[in-house]
Amino acid sequence: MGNVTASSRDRIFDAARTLFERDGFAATGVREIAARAGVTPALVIRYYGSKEALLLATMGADETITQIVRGPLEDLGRELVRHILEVSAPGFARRGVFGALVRASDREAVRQRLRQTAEVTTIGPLRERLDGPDADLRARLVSAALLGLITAIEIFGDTDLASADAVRLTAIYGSTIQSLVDPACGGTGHASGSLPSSAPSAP
Amino acid sequence: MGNVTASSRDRIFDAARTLFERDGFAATGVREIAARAGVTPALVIRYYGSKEALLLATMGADETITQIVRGPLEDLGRELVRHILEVSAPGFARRGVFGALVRASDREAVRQRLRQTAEVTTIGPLRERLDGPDADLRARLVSAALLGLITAIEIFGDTDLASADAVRLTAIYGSTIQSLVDPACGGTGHASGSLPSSAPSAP
DNA sequence: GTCTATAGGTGGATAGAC
DNA sequence: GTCTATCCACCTATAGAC
Repeated sequence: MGNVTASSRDRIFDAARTLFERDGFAATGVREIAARAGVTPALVIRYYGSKEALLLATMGADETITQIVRGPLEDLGRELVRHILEVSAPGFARRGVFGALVRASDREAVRQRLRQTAEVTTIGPLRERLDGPDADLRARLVSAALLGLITAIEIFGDTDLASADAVRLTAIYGSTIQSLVDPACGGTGHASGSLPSSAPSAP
Repeated sequence: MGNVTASSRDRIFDAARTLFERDGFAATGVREIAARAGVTPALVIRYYGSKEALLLATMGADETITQIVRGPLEDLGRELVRHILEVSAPGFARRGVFGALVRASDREAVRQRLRQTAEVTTIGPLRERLDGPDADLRARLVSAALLGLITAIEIFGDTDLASADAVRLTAIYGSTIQSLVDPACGGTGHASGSLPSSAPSAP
């Protein structure tokens, strides 16, 4: 916060972020990070405590999703999909932030970060904006649907999906997600008639 | 194949599968597997070559999804969601097969397995059954949507999603996925009017 | 503030004997 | 077929010099 000098600490930060995103957490050694930053391995630990803590420090949340969720509701699905495709595109600056965390999800601390990030950046803000029944559940499912797209592209490495026509993909999957955003107001193709009434569930 | 005696090899297999699913790949040591199987660590490697090969050997595909995809199309979305919730339920026998692989997705061989499994068990069979334009893309998106749900529950550990009313969740998300299965035949709530005509895209 | 040197501990994998 | 003993690489952390 407010640091003016770009010192070893920052070079370690940058080196770690780059290598975690490119090679993954397990394959990236503290020695590699140190070498790329031009320091010794000991300094990496001294500044950040551990390799895991360094991972969590470098992998920040994507605030753009929150901004989109706070925007107009009519095109929310398409806007979210469009953004996911944008950040998943090869060459994008923050590409791999999500992938690096998921690939390191063997660690409980990483899973907690993923859970918390989804809750804070997407589910929470979205829940408060949704009308109709099951707002919380639908917000979670919007998050899950986005999660699946980004996982298919960045983790599974589905090149057919990544190289698909972004316009068509956005139109199709955006509409799919939009059906979760819009309250099921009868006869729009939703099987909303079979839904039980919106009785609050959790005591 | 055709082995009658349950020998050390099988005990190693069972021990590895249990521990990988419960504790994850990284947290499970070869020594632990060996101890649980009642053999020495050396034998584990001798039989399966490496810990990674043992993971791939134990983590088989879920053939039930393929059976569902080959079933009736009208309720495909709901049936798929219902099945995902079933296998993700605590206490289910195969719980964690998917999660164990994703949590180990730091390794390229594991990612390849995930990609191939999705292609063979879901995307391929589904693509051939879909009518209308963009069958391949829609099949991939159905797979991605399921992926997101299972990832949210098993990787992120969204307990609110896991403990949600299965009937409501199945109805909502099942309909969402069903909208990808059904060809967009105009006026069912889909913004299909904004879709460009099904012109082949890639030059 | 930064570095050298080092030590402990873990874990996968191998060689060769029984 | 199974075991014993061992190798090697790596992460983590500490102590203390410049």
